[in-house]
Amino acid sequence: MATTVQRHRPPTPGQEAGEEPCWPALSEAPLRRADAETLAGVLRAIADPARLQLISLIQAARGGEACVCDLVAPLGLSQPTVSHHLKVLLDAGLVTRSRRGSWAYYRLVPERLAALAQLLA
Amino acid sequence: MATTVQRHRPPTPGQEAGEEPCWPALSEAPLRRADAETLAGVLRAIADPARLQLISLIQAARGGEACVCDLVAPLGLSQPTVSHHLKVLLDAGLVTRSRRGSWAYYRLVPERLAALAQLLA
DNA sequence: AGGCAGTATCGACAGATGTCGATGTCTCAC
DNA sequence: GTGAGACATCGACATCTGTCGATACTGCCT
Repeated sequence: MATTVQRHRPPTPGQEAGEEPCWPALSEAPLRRADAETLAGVLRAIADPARLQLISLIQAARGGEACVCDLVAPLGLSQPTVSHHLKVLLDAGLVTRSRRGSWAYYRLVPERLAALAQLLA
Repeated sequence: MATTVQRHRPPTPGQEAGEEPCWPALSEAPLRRADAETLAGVLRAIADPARLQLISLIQAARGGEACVCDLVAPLGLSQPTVSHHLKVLLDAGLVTRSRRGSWAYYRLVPERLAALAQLLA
């Protein structure tokens, strides 16, 4: 018999089955740890001021693409650092790289950004 | 007279004024450093597996709110750590806290998430 | 009043991350 | 071929971040 008070549970009027969430995602209710890790990985790629500026600069660039030499000055960071950030975005699948001559042109992958937005919506 | 070759500029067919970007945001074209910092701050708050799971758990909870004692077990982290993550989300304005009795109930701020989604779209 | 349960804060520590200068690689112009 | 420019990689370093145990704080119940 539960004569003891059991304050370990807050006054929860009912613990039925889970209802449908009111908004579609963040990957449906419980979100397994592995999925959270994956998602966090992509989010971490854009959770940096320099990389956000890079995305913005690439998006605004003529033809939707930009080479490293166009990005170094506006960011005010060294060329190796800019290359590093671009690699992070590349590994996250948020940009693509295409080499033409000596130059490396980076281009956004809008579907990837859109997928992230979808997921938060 | 540009008789020297100037390989410092890639073969860019024209450098007119900036056109309108094809998709609304990431804060409009150039994105100032300060704005990037602010935005990155909020993104960093959700760019963590534990915090993503917290958001998911709170969203799925009965009544759209959950207290710490309901979140510790599912996350498999210590109570102080969970409190820490909740504070990060709180400081980022992504959740609200309301104390009732001994318990602290956390609730999402959907507008904040929606704003982020909007920004990436 | 006293004890206890739920949370928050503190201090410490390991690991991840952003940054740079130096250096390597590749391509183009001469 | 030689030199120079564009980019990537490497190694080092300072800083940030996630995690924990210990502890302090705050309301409830008896």
